[in-house]
Amino acid sequence: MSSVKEVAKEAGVSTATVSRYFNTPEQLRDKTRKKVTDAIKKTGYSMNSLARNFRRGKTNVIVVVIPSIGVPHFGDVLKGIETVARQKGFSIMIIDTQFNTMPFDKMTNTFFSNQADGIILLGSFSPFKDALSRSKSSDNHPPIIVSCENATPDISDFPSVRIDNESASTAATEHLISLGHQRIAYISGSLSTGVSGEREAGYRLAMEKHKLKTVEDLISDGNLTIEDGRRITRRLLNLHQRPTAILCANDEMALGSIYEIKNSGLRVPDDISVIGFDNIRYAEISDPPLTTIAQPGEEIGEKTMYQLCHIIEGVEVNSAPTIVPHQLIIRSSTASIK
Amino acid sequence: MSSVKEVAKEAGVSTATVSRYFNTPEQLRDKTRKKVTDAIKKTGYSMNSLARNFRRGKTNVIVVVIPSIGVPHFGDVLKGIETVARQKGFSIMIIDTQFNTMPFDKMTNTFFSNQADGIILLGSFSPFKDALSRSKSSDNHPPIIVSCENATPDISDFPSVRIDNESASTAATEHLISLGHQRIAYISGSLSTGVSGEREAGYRLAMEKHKLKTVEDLISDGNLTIEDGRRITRRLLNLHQRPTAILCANDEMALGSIYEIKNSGLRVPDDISVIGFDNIRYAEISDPPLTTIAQPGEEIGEKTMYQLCHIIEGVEVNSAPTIVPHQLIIRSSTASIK
DNA sequence: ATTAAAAATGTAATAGATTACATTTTGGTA
DNA sequence: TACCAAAATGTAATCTATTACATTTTTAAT
Repeated sequence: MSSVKEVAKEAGVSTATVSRYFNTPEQLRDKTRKKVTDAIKKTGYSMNSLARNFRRGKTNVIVVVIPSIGVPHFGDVLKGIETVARQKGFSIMIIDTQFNTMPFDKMTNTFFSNQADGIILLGSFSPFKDALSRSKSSDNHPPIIVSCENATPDISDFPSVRIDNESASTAATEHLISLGHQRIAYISGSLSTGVSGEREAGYRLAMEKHKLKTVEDLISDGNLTIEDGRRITRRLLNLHQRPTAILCANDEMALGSIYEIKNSGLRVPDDISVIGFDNIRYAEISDPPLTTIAQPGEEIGEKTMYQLCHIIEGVEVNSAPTIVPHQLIIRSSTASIK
Repeated sequence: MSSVKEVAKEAGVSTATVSRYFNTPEQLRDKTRKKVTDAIKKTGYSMNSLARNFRRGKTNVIVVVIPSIGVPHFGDVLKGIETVARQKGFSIMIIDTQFNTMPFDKMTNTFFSNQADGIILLGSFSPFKDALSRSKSSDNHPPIIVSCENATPDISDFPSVRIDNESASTAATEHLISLGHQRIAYISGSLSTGVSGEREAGYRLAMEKHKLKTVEDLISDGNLTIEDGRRITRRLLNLHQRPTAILCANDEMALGSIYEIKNSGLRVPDDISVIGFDNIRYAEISDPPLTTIAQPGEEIGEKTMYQLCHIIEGVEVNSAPTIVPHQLIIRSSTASIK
């Protein structure tokens, strides 16, 4: 395993020159550059990034913490993050908490030991917040940005990119109300406390505004999976008075919901309307195509990464969250009550 | 930013002792251990992993290269990889090539510069193979394992975990043939050359075996996305003699296919049967539920990571690919020809 | 040709944890 | 108490690329 030293010897230059070859090649004379190029080829040298990172005190790695890699919406956000990261010369390291079920010790350790130049949290992670609050200063951890998730008070100091979850949820609920629905169920995604809280607030707000009773029996805690959408829907269908519409905190639960409704012999939207959140790519081709609130996932990812870069570069970033627009996409899973 | 040196001074011990505190704590006397613990708390020390990695010559990072993070099947594999990686103390760094559309320079660089202790390729990546073949010896890159993908000749030296794609595809085709289908279309996933090749071979093998003509018009190149499944299906439906069954190289294309068939006024499976590959979680709840070949994604991930660990630890691993079982899951998107 | 300024290159210190080897301490036994 | 082996701890070299600072070379103007 050859080092700069050997390359330098082979090329007849100093190690500093070899280093400059990689970092500020324009400083070298053509002739010198050629000598180094040849020496590298001859020795088969390849840089030891560990040494470089150590010496420079940075890794060019951004850690993204994500509740689950399998959720299509997060996939979109990641795509946006990656596009910008690549532009800026960062690599992405993804930590999947598998919906908070994984032990956080190692992850926490990562944060406080220079392993990342920046951290993106997609969602809020209680164990992580604990660790953060234990460390008062921000000296011993890299810059952090929390996207998709509204900042709960304890992490409100971090910048954030997201949609306005409350008004998005209000819009979804009002869409159902405008179609004449009154018994509207809500399936939350309890795993992401903040978002879910805001969305539930938006739902309640809309109900109140239109003077509709919110029946607590119609409000359930889901975990954002298809399976949970199905489970909860089965429960709702067995209710004495079943809902005429179901608002789900994400599309996957909505798809599970539709499946169970149809499976029980009822029709969507004729008997029950269903509306989701995120506009994942399966929403358009579901049967019936799913009405949903679209989040601009890639845009969220890009803006998040841009902001993080700014912070890393030391540019002042205002701490107000960046709100990107959501959009109600009306397809065929919602209809007027008969 | 405190270092071992300061902790050592604070604790009244040597830097070696502090280092041992982290690496071989059982070597320290209780009293000493306590002194160090206190000193760490007092100084707010946290280890500089950059220095550690550099000194040790390893990162505890495994790089996983993946065609697209959004593909559910890869999500399953990743989950398996992560489970084992965590057990073994490795972090996962994911590189998403976005279906080979991303520039590979940086990625290639990653491989040859000690940034990873091991590399998992999920699928085969031509630009990467180029880089590999340029470097004769394996001295200057970490161990590599290629999973999901059958090893094309140029990378056949790497260990691999996967299903037997050819016979899986044969099984899928024979399922359709046993239902009386003769005009069977195949939509490939040209992006993963190896897999796609094997699956196409399996399809052709089954057709031949049962003395059925393979019509080249019925064989198309897809890119594994819903969108492409839809595009190609529209073409197939406009054919003079349209197929009575469609075999897709993955479930996402199959779902797109079903959507377009239904959209054109035909019924699945009454008019056209559709069968997919992977058994992603949306397959079960599609309408109709999708017949498909299940791959044990998590198992593939786990076995891959175990093997990689063995190689990293220097244990001899036999180079024959590890074949895991596939399973034909018959749901309702396939039926006898009328 | 001379010289000052600019450009190119060289020298050597440096980052912080680890570890081979050296030294000291401990615990148990004669 | 003295002594030995084993356990604990200390000393200092080491890993490799970068970079501040020093020195040499080149360029261009007189």
